[in-house]
Amino acid sequence: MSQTSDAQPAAAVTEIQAGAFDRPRCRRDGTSACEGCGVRAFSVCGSLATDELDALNTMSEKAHFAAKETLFLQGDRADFVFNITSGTLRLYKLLPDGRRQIVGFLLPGDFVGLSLSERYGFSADAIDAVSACRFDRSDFVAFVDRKPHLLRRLHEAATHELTVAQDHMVLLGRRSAEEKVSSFLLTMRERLHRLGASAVTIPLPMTRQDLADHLGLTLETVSRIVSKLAREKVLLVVPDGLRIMNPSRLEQIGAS
Amino acid sequence: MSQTSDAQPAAAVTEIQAGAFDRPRCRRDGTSACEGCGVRAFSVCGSLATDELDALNTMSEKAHFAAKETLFLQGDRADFVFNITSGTLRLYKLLPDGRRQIVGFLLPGDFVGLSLSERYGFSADAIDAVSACRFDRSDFVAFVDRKPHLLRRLHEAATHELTVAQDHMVLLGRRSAEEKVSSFLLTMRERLHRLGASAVTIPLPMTRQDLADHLGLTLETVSRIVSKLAREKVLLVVPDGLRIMNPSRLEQIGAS
DNA sequence: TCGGGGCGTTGATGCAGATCAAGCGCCTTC
DNA sequence: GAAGGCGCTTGATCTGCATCAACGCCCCGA
Repeated sequence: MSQTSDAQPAAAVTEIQAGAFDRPRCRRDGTSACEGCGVRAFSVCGSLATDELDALNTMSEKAHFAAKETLFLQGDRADFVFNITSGTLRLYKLLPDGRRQIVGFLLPGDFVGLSLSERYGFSADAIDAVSACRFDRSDFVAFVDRKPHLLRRLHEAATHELTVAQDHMVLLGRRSAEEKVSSFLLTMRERLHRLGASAVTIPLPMTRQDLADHLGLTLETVSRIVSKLAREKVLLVVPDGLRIMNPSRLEQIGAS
Repeated sequence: MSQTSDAQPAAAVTEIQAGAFDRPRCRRDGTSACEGCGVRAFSVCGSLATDELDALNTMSEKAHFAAKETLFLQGDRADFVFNITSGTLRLYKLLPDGRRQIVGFLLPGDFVGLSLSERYGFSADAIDAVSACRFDRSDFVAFVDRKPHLLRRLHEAATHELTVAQDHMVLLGRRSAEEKVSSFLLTMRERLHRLGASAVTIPLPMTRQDLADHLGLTLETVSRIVSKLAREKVLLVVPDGLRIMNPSRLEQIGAS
């Protein structure tokens, strides 16, 4: 690999590709229906019939958020559930004194509001420009209550999130700084891979501070670890991301 | 409070009390049905009709585990789901080198196996003597698939667990040792309170090492923090537990 | 009755990562 | 094109918690 090709910016995971289930829609109230984008992204919807997907499509609208825009704050009334179609979200909790823990980053295809509950349990910001398929929560809940197989999928998604959360507890409670960073990059690679992205270069639209607040570190420590791994030729720092140069070494450090 | 009364041992949360839904049962195959103990404990079952509870009762058997006995290991085939009726469980994950993260302690009323998936995502040991209501997982899944409102309850339980897990991430990632211990004790108090226990004295059947592996600390640090809080008259160390002497101070330290 | 192991506490010391601080490159704005 | 802000890196120093070590208590089994 030449230096020039190595240094090209990380390709963002821009958008869920249009899929077979997409169907343009017109709605009587004049708002633009989501045109299937969100429902297509909906990993949760695999088992739905076409007419059910249509119903979901008609229920939803496309919503856009600029970088750094806040979608909602912890404790807000949960008026909407979202399905991300492009961009990256950070979900976080704050302590009274301002310390922040980012409980997760959301990528296209991810669902926000799995709990279906009255209030959001965390805050959410757009990191870069974000598009999402937005549903009115009470409509969505009513729909889910009529479709047990969709509920079953949501339940699977929720328990998957729980497993991810427990894995992150291991990382936060029992791993060194170098292991945290390596393990995080491997996790991101895996997620991007599932989204069909190349997964050699990891786009990182979030700041070092965001990474630190996700991994239970400081931004300086994250920066130092990344520099160290770059010095050891495990990573290459490229604009807006990191290229994994020595995957097996990274797996050795970050193995779970 | 006199020293003698302060020093009495922490009362364990021994068992879920018999409730209105309990119904003795006989089963054709001769095994002893769970007699409602688990189903009564089942916070998840609030919306079930009596005949549905009866069906659950008949599906279940009572299981007992001695202190330190392992119920299952991470990755085992998930043959059973459990509902704890007495005792305390630790759920944990191990890193290849033996480091351990306890992802949660389970008390009476708690459910193990919410994910309904093929394999357990963590290991589980009895800390003290544990009784549980045990269901064959595939029977249970089949039952749930016929009862959407039970599935809805399981989903709510799962998303509640997810919220708890996210709160624990904040603790692990962003809180000091003293805050971790204080916050943990307040959480336990709250859980015990919901179980109807006194919640002034927190029974702690788990070891300092268990606490450390839950809080991302070492056993020495846990011990030192407890000693410090006892020295400051915030806590009183009693056999098998801790008595909260100065709740407001504890809340001040451990507030979320 | 003694010995040993599990559990807890406490002290001495070490170190990973936090904190404090400076400087660089790249925007944006005026 | 100067100024300022933001993100990032790197160096110097500090510190909270880990590590290493010793010991006491209790229980249990020989």
